[in-house]
Amino acid sequence: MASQTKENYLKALYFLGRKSPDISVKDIAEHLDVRMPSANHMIKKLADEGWIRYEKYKPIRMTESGARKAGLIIRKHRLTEMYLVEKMGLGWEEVHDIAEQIEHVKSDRFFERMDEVLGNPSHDPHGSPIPDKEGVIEHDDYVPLSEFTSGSMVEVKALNHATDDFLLYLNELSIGLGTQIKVMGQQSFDASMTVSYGRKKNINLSKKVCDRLMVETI
Amino acid sequence: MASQTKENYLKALYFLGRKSPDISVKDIAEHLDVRMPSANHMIKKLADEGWIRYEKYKPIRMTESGARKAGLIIRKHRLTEMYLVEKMGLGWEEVHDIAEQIEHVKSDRFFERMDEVLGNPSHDPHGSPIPDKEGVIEHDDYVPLSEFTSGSMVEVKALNHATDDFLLYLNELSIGLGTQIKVMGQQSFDASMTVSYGRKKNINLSKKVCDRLMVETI
DNA sequence: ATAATTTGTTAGTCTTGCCTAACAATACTA
DNA sequence: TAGTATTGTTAGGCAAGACTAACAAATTAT
Repeated sequence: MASQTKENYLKALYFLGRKSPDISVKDIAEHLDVRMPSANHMIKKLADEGWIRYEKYKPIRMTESGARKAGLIIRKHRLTEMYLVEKMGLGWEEVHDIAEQIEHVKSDRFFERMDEVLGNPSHDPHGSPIPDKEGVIEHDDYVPLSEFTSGSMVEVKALNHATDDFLLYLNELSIGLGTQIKVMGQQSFDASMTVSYGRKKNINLSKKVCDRLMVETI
Repeated sequence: MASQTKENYLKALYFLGRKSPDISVKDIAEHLDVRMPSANHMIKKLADEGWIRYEKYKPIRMTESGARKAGLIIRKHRLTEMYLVEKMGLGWEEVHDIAEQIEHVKSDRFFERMDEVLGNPSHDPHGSPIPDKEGVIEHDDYVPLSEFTSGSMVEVKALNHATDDFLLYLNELSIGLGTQIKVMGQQSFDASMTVSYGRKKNINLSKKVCDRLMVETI
């Protein structure tokens, strides 16, 4: 079976392949914080095992089975995150690193129980969809807050690049999934937005933040 | 810090050191299912790191810090087992392998929450004591059922060598922790015992089983 | 006390997964 | 189109942790 290292490569491949299906060795190396020769070497192995298609100097693509395989790992990761938040009372900013470790646990029963205890959740604590038992991901079509204009009423449904520091910042702002936001205005100068939500009025959110808040019109 | 492999060696060392404080390379190798040179090699490293005391051809002993370190790993293992049984509804015969993996998770918060959610349990699902936060184990003085004689009334408090097949057998017998057993008789021929408990009357238990059932007089 | 067996050690090899250095191909830019 | 920069590849090494083969010490048995 796949080692933890290989599982991590598959995840990286999956995420990179989502942006554009053609994946470069450089991006893989960067994503995993290894040097290109290391990535190159591993890629050959993964190709041998049928998870990706690879030819020298050509862009890399995942195979169907590779994508499903990656989906199953991501499923375990997201189920775990959900479990840690919902059942163990951990904060959404502290579960990623733990899930990163637990996702590699070899035990179908364990993740099955998790899924059942949670009532077959469809999304993780950051709003990302949880792949099904076949490893297939149902993609949501939320839109970044930054694309809305004055007067819009939206609800936060997911986060784009949920790093710990971003999540902590959202905690400070009291913004979470489900927060309903009214767009009050936007500054053409720096593309920041003025918004109101809950009992917060006319809060300024930077472009960077608005890009990462994935919302839906109410 | 210690790799998973090293953590497993420390656990093995701890368990072997409990029987008699002098530990042999051979026993370590057997316990971990590796060859002696592998164990020998690792032992030198662990000695370098101060977890054990080692001199060529001399028996090995754990240091104080080694024992505490091992205690902390065992704590994580047993907390996890307890959690899996109590909170996730897994059977006591299926949690060992999972705990074996989760015990290596690097996150104090995670195990802290586990402990809290469980209400600071003192024992795991097989009746083994859970080491405290310093890695110190409080040893119980339960006695094997095999040492009792006709007429004794005892309660099952822990299991000695809780392998999966043994646990499954106990499930069939409907024996668990807390089961109250009356000793009806014993066969000098094969040292098996006749016992009654619950609505089971005059059940015959082999020596092997009676040796592994750790009990306390009621 | 010597021989035989068991246990411990050393030396050298293998696999995984990382690295650097050097070179090759592709892509960008003047 | 040539020249430079970027990306990809090969070769060779290193560390961890396993292995076998061979030898050494300690123990047990004769």
